[in-house]
Amino acid sequence: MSSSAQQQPALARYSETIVGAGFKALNLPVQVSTHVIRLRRDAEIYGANEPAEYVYEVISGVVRSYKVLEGGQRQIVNFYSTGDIFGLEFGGVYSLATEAVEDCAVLVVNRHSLISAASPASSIARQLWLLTAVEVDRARQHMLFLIKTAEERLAAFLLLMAKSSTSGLEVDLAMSRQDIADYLGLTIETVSRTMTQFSKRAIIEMSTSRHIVVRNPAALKRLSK
Amino acid sequence: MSSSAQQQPALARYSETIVGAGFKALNLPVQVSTHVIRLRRDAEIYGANEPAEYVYEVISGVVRSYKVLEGGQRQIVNFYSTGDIFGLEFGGVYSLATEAVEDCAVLVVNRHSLISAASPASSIARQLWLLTAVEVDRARQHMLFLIKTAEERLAAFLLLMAKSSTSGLEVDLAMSRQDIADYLGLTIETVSRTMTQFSKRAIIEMSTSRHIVVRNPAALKRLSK
DNA sequence: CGTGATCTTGAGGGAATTCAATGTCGGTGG
DNA sequence: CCACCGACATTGAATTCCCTCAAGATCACG
Repeated sequence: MSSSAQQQPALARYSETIVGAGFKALNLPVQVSTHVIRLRRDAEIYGANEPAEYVYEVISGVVRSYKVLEGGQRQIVNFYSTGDIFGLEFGGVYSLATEAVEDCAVLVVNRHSLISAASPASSIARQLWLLTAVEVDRARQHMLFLIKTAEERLAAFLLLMAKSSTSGLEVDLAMSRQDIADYLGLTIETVSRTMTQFSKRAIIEMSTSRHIVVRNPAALKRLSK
Repeated sequence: MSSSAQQQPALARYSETIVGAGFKALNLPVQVSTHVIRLRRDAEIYGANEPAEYVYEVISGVVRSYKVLEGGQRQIVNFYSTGDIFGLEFGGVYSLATEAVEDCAVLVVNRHSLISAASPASSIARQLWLLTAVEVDRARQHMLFLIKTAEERLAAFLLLMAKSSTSGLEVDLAMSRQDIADYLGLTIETVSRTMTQFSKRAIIEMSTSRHIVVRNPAALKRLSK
């Protein structure tokens, strides 16, 4: 895996403006209505195939988007955290379902008024395009995860989590082992075993199953390839 | 695998206008310069990290986009065939390399002039967004491939090929076993074995390794889940 | 017809899954 | 307060699936 850790090529430079900065960077005109909602853990934000009326930004907490396959298997497509925008659909329908991984606050933006605001000389059209381009990047990144071994996937995942955490090498996982398994395309047992492995090899430290300190980031990086 | 075969939700409806119809549907203004080039099998169209000067449309033949991972492993991200547009980058740099799978003709469109033409009330901005949204769809579809068993991946792949073939159930694979393996995240041996399996079970018929007739599409569909 | 590239087939081994049991944590009620 | 319960996580053993390594077979082309 080239993996999330080192390469975020082309796009990264361009996406700073809005990704992470959220909708603020867009300087939305006043006619675009927004409001904030609060969600409890596991609350559904929208279901797959529902009409896509809104676009969202995570204010606090973590959100997961996923797809349920025939056979009931759940594939988590993305975790979104503070500053991430999700639910932007080109077509009028959400292609994935989303839920709160933990208690969340999200900013809700009316999709229609957002798109309307995009028509004139504003840079909004370009930003809508950018947001979708970011999703392509994420999806391709994720794709590369899935052709790796369990160890490599976990290592890359932990680095990803560590990177987006404020405290560098200390990570509080918002998601359960099952969530991680469904994101990485593994079973919960394999995730657990591999975490234990990392711990035994002193690559990470787990005070609780959700609280991880990365002790040897270099080793993680090596393993993530 | 839910797979490419049955679900192409939201987007499909909206994308008819341009996807498959190619750039014609865009009614490009005259200042957008285009020309056609011909490529031999395995010829490079552009490399990863090169400046993205052009956007392309497949006129005839099949093109592959791919990424080479550390360790030399090649992951094919997409196969593009007639009518498909590829190489549209939001940032100024190609994130993937592309090559001709077989002899090809491709339409070359200047990216800069295309984007310039997108500014006014034209629908081009929207179309650029759409094209990127289509890539998201493809990437997510592909992602779902990769969490499946070898048999499921192959079945889904063959259905995908059959769908885009003119003659319904008769497929002439443009790509080698190695290409298929690199697309599906399998080894060439596993691809070969699984194809032989399908053949022995009378699900497909192989007169040559590249020419496949789907004898039992229902079985393929069942296996692809 | 020979040569290299592509594809197929086989045997063995390794990695992840499945099935099953045990362990841990947080909360709730006695 | 602590005993119990359910959700979540870990561990173990057996099995399955795919990969690796190796050898043939087939095809395309000079």
